Amino acid sequence: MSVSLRDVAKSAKVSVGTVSNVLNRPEIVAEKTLLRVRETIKELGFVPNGFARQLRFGNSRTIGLIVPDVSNPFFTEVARGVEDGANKRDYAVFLCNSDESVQKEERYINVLIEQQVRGVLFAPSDIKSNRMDEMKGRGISVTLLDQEQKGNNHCSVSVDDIYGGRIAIEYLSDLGHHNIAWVCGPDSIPQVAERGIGVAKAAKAGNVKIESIRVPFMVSAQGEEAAKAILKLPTMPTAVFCANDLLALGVMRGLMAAKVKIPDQVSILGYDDINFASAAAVPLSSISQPAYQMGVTAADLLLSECEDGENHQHQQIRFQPKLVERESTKKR
Amino acid sequence: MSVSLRDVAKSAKVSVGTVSNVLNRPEIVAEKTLLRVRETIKELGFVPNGFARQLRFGNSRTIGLIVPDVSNPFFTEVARGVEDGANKRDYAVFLCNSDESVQKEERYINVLIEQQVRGVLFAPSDIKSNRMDEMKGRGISVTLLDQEQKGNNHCSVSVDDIYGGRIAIEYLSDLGHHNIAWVCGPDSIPQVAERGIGVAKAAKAGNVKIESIRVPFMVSAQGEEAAKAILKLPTMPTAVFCANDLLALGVMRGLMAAKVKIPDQVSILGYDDINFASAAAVPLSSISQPAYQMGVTAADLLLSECEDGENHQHQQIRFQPKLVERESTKKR
DNA sequence: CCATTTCATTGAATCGGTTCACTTCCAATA
DNA sequence: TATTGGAAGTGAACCGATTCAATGAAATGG
Repeated sequence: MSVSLRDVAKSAKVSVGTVSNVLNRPEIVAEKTLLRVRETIKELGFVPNGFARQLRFGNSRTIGLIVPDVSNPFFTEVARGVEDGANKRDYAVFLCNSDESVQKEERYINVLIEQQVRGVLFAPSDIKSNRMDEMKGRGISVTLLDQEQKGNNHCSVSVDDIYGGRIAIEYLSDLGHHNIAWVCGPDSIPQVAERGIGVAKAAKAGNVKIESIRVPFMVSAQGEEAAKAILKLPTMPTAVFCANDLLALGVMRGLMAAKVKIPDQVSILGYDDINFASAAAVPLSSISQPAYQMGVTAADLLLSECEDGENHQHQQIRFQPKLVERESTKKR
Repeated sequence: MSVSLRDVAKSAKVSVGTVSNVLNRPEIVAEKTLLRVRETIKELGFVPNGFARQLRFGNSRTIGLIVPDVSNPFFTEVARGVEDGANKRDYAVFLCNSDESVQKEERYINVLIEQQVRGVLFAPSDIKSNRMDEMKGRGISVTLLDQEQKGNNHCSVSVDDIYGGRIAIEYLSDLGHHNIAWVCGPDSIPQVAERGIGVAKAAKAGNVKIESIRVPFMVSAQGEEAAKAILKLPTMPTAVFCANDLLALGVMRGLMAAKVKIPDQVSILGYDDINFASAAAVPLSSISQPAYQMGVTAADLLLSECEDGENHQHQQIRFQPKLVERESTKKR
């Protein structure tokens, strides 16, 4: 069926070793032979079989990327970064969507082990350090994404979520808001918990009253529910800070439906700065995370670990989020 | 480094053939042996090396998915469908983002050939049927996504874009709009061209005046530019139909910034029905495509082609788009 | 008690690219 | 002329799972 290196060798009247050398160390092959073999390769349409090569080497030029939700634009952006970073070094990326299900996560880890990926970029929905150590044991490097590793077993790329929560409240407080609603998901999501800590800290320091509104999922429909809850509060907050942009967009819609003017009556601040934040009818102010760059950095980190081998030093890279001011927030 | 089948065989005091049988045809192995070998496998933490298996078989249990833009929610949704469809049959998906660049597309095709994927789902930014035939020749099945194949060389899953354009204009016309702006990208994008044909047909039939506004990219920033152009038109249209939702959201924002009331003064209709359409401040009416189901269907089609082999009949599956009415469109 | 069938297991050959110890061959030097 | 050195090329062995013809052992039948 498919053309093998041996076929090329026969057709070009050289040995298999020579053909292999043409592919991998052309400098040691005589020019005349080189040209002839290359000609034959083109003629027969030969593409080396990746498996055979990888079987010999024991590893591939692919990495895995496991994200909890591909339909979240934040992770899409991260994925693009990872892809570009990996492509630069001539690696291909297996993108796996765990859908926040530990089961799917496990399955994908198995697939990745079977495919003998060189390394895995892992944004876990739940920390499963046993699997991570297992991969480690099999010679697959693992880098944590969007979550910091406390020990020093892995590299990680994350964002300072406590700081993010803090600057959000400080910013709103500086605008004159002292009665703020904090709309977020369950504390089991590490990012939510940390942002919450930052919120609480800043509130205490700045004499701001925080009203927490917790919803089960961080999607826009839940944001609308949150808006209803906000409207029922005894004293209406003058600003709403949401744990992600999807929630924020939902809240915005819910409040606007109730004829609340954004930002005149209520300011809204989101988190993630997804592309759609600026496309909303009232462009959403948001805490921005360098998603694309996180992806690139993570890929770089992972691949240098793969290539350095033994003498690799694990690194914990932590980005600072920053405020992007648009039209949904306003001085009081 | 890693545990091989031979290690297991030695440790369990059986031959390599028996271990292989335990994995692949456990029914022909004596129960006692079965248990002992399984025990050993668990003990040593043995996971079969996928390459070696695939080298032997000549193909893998993976498929490739090439999309022009992962950050477009439409394709993300398609990808989720593909993933679920493939997982059901125990295949893994290589997600490749061509970024609308033919070059990147080519590169990924090479990677996929090297990885000996079983099949490829291809949403081309440009028809490259030579590569498609090449893959075919190497025993890799190809299914076209979001684009119909005229010949009968491949399966395809697409949506009737002409019909989509037609029902959009018919709907707006029924609402009493007879002066409509059509905001779209370049005609080199097949989807744009076809939707445009539907628009023109329906306009002619319904005595509707269409003002075409063409932008180079189908993103929301370009939608805002389009809004400016709309405001400068000699007679203001009462409705705007956009070739995708990103454009529509941009137009919405641009018009609202100019104090145009949506939908009271101008109705806006999008295309794709991405998740964010309903999350916009004025929830966007849109022509909906069954993105997720397209993905599932495409994966099914591709994998049955892979598994049926010779006696496979190519199929052209074409979905019908449908209108989703929200608040951005209103009777005149 | 031997012949025949059934069942379990074996191990060498295979897939295709890479490697490396080895052979050829030719030119340069003594 | 004999010797050496280096460049170019060779091909068997290897990676690890699978397969299948062959073998061995036990069970059944006459």
